[in-house]
Amino acid sequence: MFYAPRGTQDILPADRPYWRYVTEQMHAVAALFGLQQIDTPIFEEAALFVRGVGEGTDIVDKEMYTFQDKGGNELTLRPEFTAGVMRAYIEHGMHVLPQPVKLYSIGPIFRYERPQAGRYRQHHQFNVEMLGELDPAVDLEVMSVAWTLLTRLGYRGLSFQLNSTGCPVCRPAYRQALIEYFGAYRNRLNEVDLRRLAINPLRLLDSKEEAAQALLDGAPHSSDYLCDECAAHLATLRSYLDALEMPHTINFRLVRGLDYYTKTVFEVWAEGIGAQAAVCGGGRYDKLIEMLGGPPTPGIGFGMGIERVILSLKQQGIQPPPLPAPRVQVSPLGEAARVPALQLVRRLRNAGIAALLAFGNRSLKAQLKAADRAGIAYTLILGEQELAAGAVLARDMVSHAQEAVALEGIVEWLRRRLT
RNA sequence: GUGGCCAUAGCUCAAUCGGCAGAGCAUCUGGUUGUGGCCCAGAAGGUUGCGGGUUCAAGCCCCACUGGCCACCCCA
Repeated sequence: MFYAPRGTQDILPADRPYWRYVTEQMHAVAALFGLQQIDTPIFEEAALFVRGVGEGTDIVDKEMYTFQDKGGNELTLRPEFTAGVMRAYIEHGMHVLPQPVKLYSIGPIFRYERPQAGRYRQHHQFNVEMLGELDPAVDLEVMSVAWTLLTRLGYRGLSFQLNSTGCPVCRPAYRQALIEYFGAYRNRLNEVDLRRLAINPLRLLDSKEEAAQALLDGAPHSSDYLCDECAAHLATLRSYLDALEMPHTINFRLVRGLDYYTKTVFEVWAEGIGAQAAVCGGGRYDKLIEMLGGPPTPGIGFGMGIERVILSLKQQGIQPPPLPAPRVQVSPLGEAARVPALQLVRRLRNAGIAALLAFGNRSLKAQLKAADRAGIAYTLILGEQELAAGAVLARDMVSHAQEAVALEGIVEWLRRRLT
């Protein structure tokens, strides 16, 4: 026996209505905002992610699927979308396009992590990026994409977690303040948190360790250390969110695991899907394109986990519309009817009517039973009598009414009834 | 990477003290000529996750592995 690799899953036909529903809404909402679709490769040079996401982050240090191809190139299955999209922006000179460049992608993401509810080694994201504009209204637009999408999918009571991580001007001071604050309680922190303190003190804000939790209430707030520009940016964004009645909570503990964020960071949490509740997360990254060798270009974006969205839709009892299925079945009786039946289904399909063919030399009883289970509306029975008369016996599976219909008129007959 | 719980038919689950591996659902067939859903009958479906060990005897006890769920970590 072979099994799907750990942390991966098959998306079976039974789950497809959810996927179709969710991804169709993603394309539709993207269109409402003037986002254009971009698809970048599933693997990139490993160095792109190391530079982009940042050394010292968990994603780069522990979670990347990196391999060497036959040409000796170090490649990595993408652990996130942004770095690849930035690479494409630079490579194709998109800075000469009208700014901001507004892009979205849908596709798989790979991270080597321990699987858990809502966490997989291969998962799918809806990713949005707006590049080349510093206006806080762009932050609002990006958040509005997530807001509009989740609302259309049926979410109620949505709220953003919002924070500002500052910029290269003001972050060092905040970082220093955290080091001083937590440094004073060094003896109360455990090994994990002490390491955080040394490497990336901002991560302490996200700590679940009991001792650190107890200290968090008194910890300095990033909002007190923002430079004028960052503070104004956050204040303006908040005023826009208020004006549009998009609830948000300032969460000064919200820090994100990717190093490239500046200023705005945000998440949306869903209830009832376990500890991995962030259904959407993103933020601004005004230095990233420069870091990757492009012209200085601000940007902001988010990723939304499709599996988690579907998980929470199910948890909320939101049903996707059913997928369309054929409503006509052709049931030949006996060998003589076989070829005419093959010809008939082809005619129906050529006319745009989805139709199933009953296989095998099954009894009519078995064929009707199969039609019933497939949700067929009309079964076209083709037996000796019908062949002789140049007709089919059209059976309405709901009313049980049957009618002999001339073969040449069957397409029109069905069209009138199938709406 | 760490910890807890778990693994029996396609699915959901039984199996007494360690003593012949079962049910429901689903699938297929039949209930007399070419008519479905309900009902009835039958069939098929298992190396009890994999590999060892203990025992006269292991689904059950022990060890290791793999995988799943949940939590940590981290994130979508």
